[in-house]
Amino acid sequence: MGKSDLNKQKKREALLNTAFELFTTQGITRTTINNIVEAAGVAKGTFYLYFKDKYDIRNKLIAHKASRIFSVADDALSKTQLTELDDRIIFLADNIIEQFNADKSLLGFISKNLSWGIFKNELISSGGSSDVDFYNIYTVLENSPRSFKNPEILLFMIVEFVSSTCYSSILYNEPTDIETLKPYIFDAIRQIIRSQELDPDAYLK
Amino acid sequence: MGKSDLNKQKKREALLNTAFELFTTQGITRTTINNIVEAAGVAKGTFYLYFKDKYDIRNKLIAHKASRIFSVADDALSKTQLTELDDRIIFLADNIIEQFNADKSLLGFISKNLSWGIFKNELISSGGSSDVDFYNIYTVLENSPRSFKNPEILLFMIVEFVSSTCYSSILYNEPTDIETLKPYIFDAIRQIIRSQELDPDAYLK
Amino acid sequence: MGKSDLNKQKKREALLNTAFELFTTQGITRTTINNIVEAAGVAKGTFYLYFKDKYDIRNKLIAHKASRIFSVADDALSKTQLTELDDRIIFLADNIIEQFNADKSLLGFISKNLSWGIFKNELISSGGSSDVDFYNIYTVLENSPRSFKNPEILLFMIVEFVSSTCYSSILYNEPTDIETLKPYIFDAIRQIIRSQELDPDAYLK
Amino acid sequence: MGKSDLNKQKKREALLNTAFELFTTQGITRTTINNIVEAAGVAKGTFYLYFKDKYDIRNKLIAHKASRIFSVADDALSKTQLTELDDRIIFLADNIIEQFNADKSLLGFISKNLSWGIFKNELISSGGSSDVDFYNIYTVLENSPRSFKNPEILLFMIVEFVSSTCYSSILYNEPTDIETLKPYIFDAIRQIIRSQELDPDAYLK
DNA sequence: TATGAATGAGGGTTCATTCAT
DNA sequence: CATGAATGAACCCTCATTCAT
Repeated sequence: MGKSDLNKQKKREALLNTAFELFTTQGITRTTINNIVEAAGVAKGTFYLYFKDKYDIRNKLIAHKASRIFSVADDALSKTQLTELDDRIIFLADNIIEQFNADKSLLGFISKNLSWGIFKNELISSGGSSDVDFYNIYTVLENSPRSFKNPEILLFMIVEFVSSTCYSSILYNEPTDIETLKPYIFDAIRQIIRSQELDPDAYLK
Repeated sequence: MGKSDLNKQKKREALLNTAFELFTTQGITRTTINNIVEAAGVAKGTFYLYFKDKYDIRNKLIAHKASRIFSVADDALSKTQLTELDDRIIFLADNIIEQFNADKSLLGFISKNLSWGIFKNELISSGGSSDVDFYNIYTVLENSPRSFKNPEILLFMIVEFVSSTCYSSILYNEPTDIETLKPYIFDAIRQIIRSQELDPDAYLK
Repeated sequence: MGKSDLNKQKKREALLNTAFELFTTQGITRTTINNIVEAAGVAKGTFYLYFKDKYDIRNKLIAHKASRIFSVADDALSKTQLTELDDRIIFLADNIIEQFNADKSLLGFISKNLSWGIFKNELISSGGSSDVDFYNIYTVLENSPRSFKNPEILLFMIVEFVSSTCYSSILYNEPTDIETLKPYIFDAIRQIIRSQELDPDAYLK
Repeated sequence: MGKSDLNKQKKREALLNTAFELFTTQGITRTTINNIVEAAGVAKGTFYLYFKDKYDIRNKLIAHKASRIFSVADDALSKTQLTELDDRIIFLADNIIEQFNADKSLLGFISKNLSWGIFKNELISSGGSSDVDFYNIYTVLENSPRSFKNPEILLFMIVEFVSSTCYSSILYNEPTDIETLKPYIFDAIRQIIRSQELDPDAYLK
């Protein structure tokens, strides 16, 4: 990679970082391209060399940040000895919740954008991408000795359940703080998994 | 109520109706106050006699529309003979899902705004309001012979779970259409309720 | 007309006058809306209350100014005793040339825009307009006792001939100054008319 | 000519050809230098090695294209046996009209720019230029046995007359299509020539 | 000679808000 | 109460031009 290419990459990253900083602190609507380029220390026109508009940079940020979160959680999981499916999924949920708890602005940003659409898109387009493999997480379910009615729907429900409940709790302490809420969430996850299992008693055997 | 008061009310309602129509069809950001007053047939200045700005009218609409949805569901429930808690909650969920399914733009509008925050706000401020009593729904849980660790958290989790899963399914058919998804959702709800029950076998007795 | 309407008309006219002034001195491309509103002493937004964009105001100006020129020439003609067709047409041409000569910026502005398209448009749309009646000029030919192969084509050729030759002469003195050129132009007009006459000797009878 | 010179010439020509293509299809204002260099396959900076700006390349194109048109017409004339002045001029006019008719975008481009100014400029600067000799056409008049009041003015009037009438007809079919208009134009030319002749009956002798 | 990333002034346009009527 | 003409700050985006490589 030439010196010029390196410089380009640096500019692009400066814009991404600055935009993220502003999006999370001011909100997307209130952040203007002017704000971004000013804070990033580049000229206005430079922004348009790298991104089509504000929504282009937003989408790229969401995908990038969401990727990282799953990647971090997945890496942590691989360092454990957990084998039970319930335990593995709850470990992931807990890790992700903790990441969000540690960086609330990140939660506010990707929060309700972390929908099944992006999830699926990433699963599909993650082919040779350097970004994370959501696929790993998906395979957690597929490779389990236990079998489920519909693994995709199960995963979908868990993701939606966790993200929507922790959003309210972490950001607004509603209906209670996240530490208090966690056991309820984890219990519920175990029950949701059980509700979808073809042989509900399999795990007892 | 005098003739002038009636006229005032009519103007206010024209603005609310028009704003809702435009918000759901064009999106909030793309709807301008100009659009609203033009379609409502009132002068620009008049808008500011009734609302502070675009977000004021939006908030009032969300609360109003969300109220109606719960109210409709609650009314329908009271016409049934259902006594079991599970059945009553699932009846409500089903009714609300169907309302959203029948009016997708409504779902897009209040969508992820139908959070615990608004829920609580309404519970608190519903004092003398002509708008619905979320409280009725809350009491469904309180008055059940079965007892739960924390009824508020239980209700919270169910609301979040239902609203986030049906959003993706109804609007984007992801991960599947709502008819297919429903049984999974309802099963999961039953398990979530069970997970929170103090005496898990109570319902077997 | 109310006081407010009068004020509106004044603003509109201020914009038209200022735009014309700038278009003729700086050229249309180099004139910005900023320039116009600044010089007119109104806010930028006000421009958009009256005109769609720069080209809207330009078109309105061209039609307006072209109308006036024909109107002035026509009025002058009606005050003469000229009866011969050749004489009447040449009187009009001379009058118009003199108007352009007296206001060269006007010539530069409508110059090559004064095409048959606008001519026809005005003929068609001049119904109840307060703007001039190009129709009068057209009827000069129609009502003449002499008859022509195709009066519209004849008029078209004369208009194009006069406007294109006097443009170069008045603005650039090419190939010579307008006073020197005029007799050539008028001779040529007489011959063009004659070339289109069905009975070329009619005027001798 | 060295290899590098050849390469230079190729770049220059690529820019000219691409610019012409874009000017005629998109219009001059809507064509950006970016568009030109991109389509020409050269770097942005390279443009400025050969041309001052967009208007520099436009002027060079107009002169070049106008030259070619006269050159083509002149070549065709030299292959005829026509001796009469009227016939020779009308042959040229017809040939030029047909070239424009065959390539309407070319007409739109040089259209009303094909004025006496460029004509004269070319006459003057055609010294050592590889571009055509307008002078040949000019000498058509000079060398005729018939004599005219002012040959330059005569030629000027014919050029302006033909170019302005055929512009409207070819591009907009106004006031009629070019085939219908032609006889009128040619008749008029003959009369214009006659109007400028010192001994109007010379051609009868 | 050739490149193309970077620039940033300046373009057109929108729209929430005000206030004299 | 109601109006709607006027405002002007702020927006997004373009693009001719430069200059280090």
